[in-house]
Amino acid sequence: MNNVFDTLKERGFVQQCTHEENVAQLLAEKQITYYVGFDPTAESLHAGSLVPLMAMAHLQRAGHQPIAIIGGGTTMIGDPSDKTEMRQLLPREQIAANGASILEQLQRYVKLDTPTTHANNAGGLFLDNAEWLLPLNYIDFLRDIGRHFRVNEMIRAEAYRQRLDREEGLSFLEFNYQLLQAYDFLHLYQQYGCALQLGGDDQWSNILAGVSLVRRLEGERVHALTFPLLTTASGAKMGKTADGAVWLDANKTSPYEFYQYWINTDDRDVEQFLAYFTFLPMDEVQRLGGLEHAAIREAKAVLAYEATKLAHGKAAADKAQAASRAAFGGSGQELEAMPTSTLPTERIHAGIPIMELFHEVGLASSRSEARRLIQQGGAYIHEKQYRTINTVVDATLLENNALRLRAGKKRYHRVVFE
RNA sequence: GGGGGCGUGCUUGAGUGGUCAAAAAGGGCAGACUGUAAAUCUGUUGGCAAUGCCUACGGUGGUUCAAAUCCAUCCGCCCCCA
Repeated sequence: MNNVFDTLKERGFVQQCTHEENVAQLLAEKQITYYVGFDPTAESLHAGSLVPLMAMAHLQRAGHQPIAIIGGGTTMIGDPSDKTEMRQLLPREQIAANGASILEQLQRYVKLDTPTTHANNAGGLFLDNAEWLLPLNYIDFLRDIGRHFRVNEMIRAEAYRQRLDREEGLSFLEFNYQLLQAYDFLHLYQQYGCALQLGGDDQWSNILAGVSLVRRLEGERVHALTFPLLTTASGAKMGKTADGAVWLDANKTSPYEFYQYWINTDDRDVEQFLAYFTFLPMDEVQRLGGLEHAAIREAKAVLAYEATKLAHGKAAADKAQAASRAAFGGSGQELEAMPTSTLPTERIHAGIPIMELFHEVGLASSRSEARRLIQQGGAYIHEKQYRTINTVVDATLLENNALRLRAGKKRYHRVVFE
């Protein structure tokens, strides 16, 4: 039987780990409970959260019990690690609403119950740490938990270090983040026997704080495992594009755009991404990753399809793939999955100035940008370039009552008139 | 509590009364070359009814023909001393 730890390691999920042999052994010998925290500051997770999600999924497949924590309590503080400035504090209702939609996204990767749907017995749990953090009493907390933390130790941690060195400084509020995260681990250990916390490598010191808190108070050894922080080969943060994050919410990033994000992966990242973001067996991952030159596009197509299937389901992945092939392969007309807007027919009969059209459908964020796009030769309708800014688009250009616009090489948009 | 300093566009960061929609770099976008990749080169990068107008250098008010630049005040932040 293949040990999950080996699987995680082989696929590149392990950056740092407390006592590797112990963790490997623990995971092999019995079913354990593990947890990962998610940040509810946005209403959706983005591609950057996929590493923890996939790791959780691998562990659950191996029979271990996941707990996903939504940081409803800790978010009220703001994690200082890797943030250049203090995070904006969100109202509680907002955080709760975000948590609810994040749960839906988590469900696509791991099976979870909430405290209220406990009966489902999905084998995993979804909790909000506000539940135990908010009722805490300050004095009690300081006496019971705070006493175990040494400030001189804390400020040596990289996470605080950076903030201390920078001009922005660090507020006392944020300084407490680590204590609360450590307390989460303690709480989960006490309530659910949770023995392992996973997180991004920037969480290492926070996780260790929890490990040592449990050891001091409970005399028990629990474990920490961190994932490497992903940047693409070109140095960009994983899951971010110029337009912002790549979201898992189909309303914020359509499956087509999601698919396109992956297919545009840098050659150098393909193999690693296949290992992280798909469940394909490693020999297949290596085969695809080994493809060279133009052939590596096949690997990117597999990556894009598999990743989209996990996030949005097979039907959406099929559609995205078809639309992508139609747009870039030059064949077929299966374009429904492409970003589409609808305009009233009268508009096209009246004639729409081209600048207005590109701006209105979102291919240009202002009319000036549309103007630039057109002047620089980046505006296409049905693959025909238009360079004159006072062009008026009328009904003679319609194909099946629709226009296919293109901005630059890769951004497509369909406009349907009805 | 005392003293010193800072706040500029997506980011870093110059600018200390007009020549400033604001240097430079990074990032972004477009074009060329390509494989929907990378690298490279070129152009471009506040908005608009566009040889002009509007908005913008933390907020507000003021001085001036003219303010990112000077003054007052407020807000936020940093450093040193207590």
